[in-house]
Amino acid sequence: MTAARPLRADAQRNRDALMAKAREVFDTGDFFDLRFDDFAALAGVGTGTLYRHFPTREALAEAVYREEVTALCARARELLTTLPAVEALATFLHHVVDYLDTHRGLARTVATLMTTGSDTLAEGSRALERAVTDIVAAAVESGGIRDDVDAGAVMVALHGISASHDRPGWRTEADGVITLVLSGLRPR
Amino acid sequence: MTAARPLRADAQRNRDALMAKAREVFDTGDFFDLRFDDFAALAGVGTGTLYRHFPTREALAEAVYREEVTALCARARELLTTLPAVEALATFLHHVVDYLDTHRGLARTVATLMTTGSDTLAEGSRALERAVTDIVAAAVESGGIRDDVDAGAVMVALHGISASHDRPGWRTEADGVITLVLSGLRPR
DNA sequence: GAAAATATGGAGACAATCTCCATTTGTCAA
DNA sequence: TTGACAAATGGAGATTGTCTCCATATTTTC
Repeated sequence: MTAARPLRADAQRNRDALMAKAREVFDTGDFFDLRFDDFAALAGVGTGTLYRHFPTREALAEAVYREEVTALCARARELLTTLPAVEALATFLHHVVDYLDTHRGLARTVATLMTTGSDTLAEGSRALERAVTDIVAAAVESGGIRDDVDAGAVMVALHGISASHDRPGWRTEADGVITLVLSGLRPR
Repeated sequence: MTAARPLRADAQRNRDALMAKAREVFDTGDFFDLRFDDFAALAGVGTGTLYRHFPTREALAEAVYREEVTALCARARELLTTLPAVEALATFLHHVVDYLDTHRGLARTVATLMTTGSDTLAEGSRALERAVTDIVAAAVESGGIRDDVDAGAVMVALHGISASHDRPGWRTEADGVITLVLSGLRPR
């Protein structure tokens, strides 16, 4: 993929420091409120260094996002090999809700990224979608759910959950949506 | 509500010009990419005038948003008086999808506003929610849908539809979600 | 039609982002 | 080791977008 000759030791150290601090600030939810130059200071590097590693604020957010999505996808694949498809789907959807519940700040970040039309976000979204599509397809195959609704609809529901992370009764409502979707998917 | 002594004639004229131009730019989806000062020029007023009428970019977006939501809510109430509750719910949900379909840019704007934690957006959202809650309550009352899922879940689904406005097969998926929600809501 | 009240617009203050490059740090071959 | 080359650093300052201020213009009122 990227030609990528290995980074020099100090460069790698700085990059790691930036990513680590970014995760930290993400979870507090303040990532997009902070001056970007201040963020550099916070991570203990100069602004020049920050900009060389991540040319924009979004690029940094994307780097963190990408890793998280990769983990989620792996989880989906794992579930599919260990559970019947319909259960795998239910478990995965609840897992995503759990995940967002313990990483509120990241949900906000994703929402912000969405509005920028980021490529990485789109790509990650596609990866996640592939995972969901695979589970849904397996569930349809097994006859456990109806076959006339696209997996995309499930994705849209997940988007909704992620997008409404700041509503007061979020957790309950999110579970409600999952319930609704799962029971809407049952064969007639 | 607002004390509101009537605006001077020229002030009203400028305000209208700003709103009109805002709607126009909204629908192209470029509203948040445009320099705000340039927007003033585009609408044919000085920057000072722009800022006096709308102290922030968001305030202007909100003013447009508020009017749209008011219209949607009115539509909801109207449906409730002319159709059986369950049909009113189905019709309204499809109506919202239609609306977003013909105002793509506005959907993006709403998504952006969401990330700013805007008060007006929250208020509008609550108004919309009240409308949805009323319909859902009426439908539950009539025994047409199950009573163990909160109207909030329906709102989250709507958020999802609005938030995924830029997905390629959006319209189909949006309809899919509505189908899913409506059939998930049927009594067991 | 003159005074008072209200609104205007754009020059410039301010604030955040990003670039540039003289200096430092790491790597590698001899 | 060490010297020489490449890679990376950081922060001063240029650039760019946001917002304020007020001398001037327009509308309203009496």
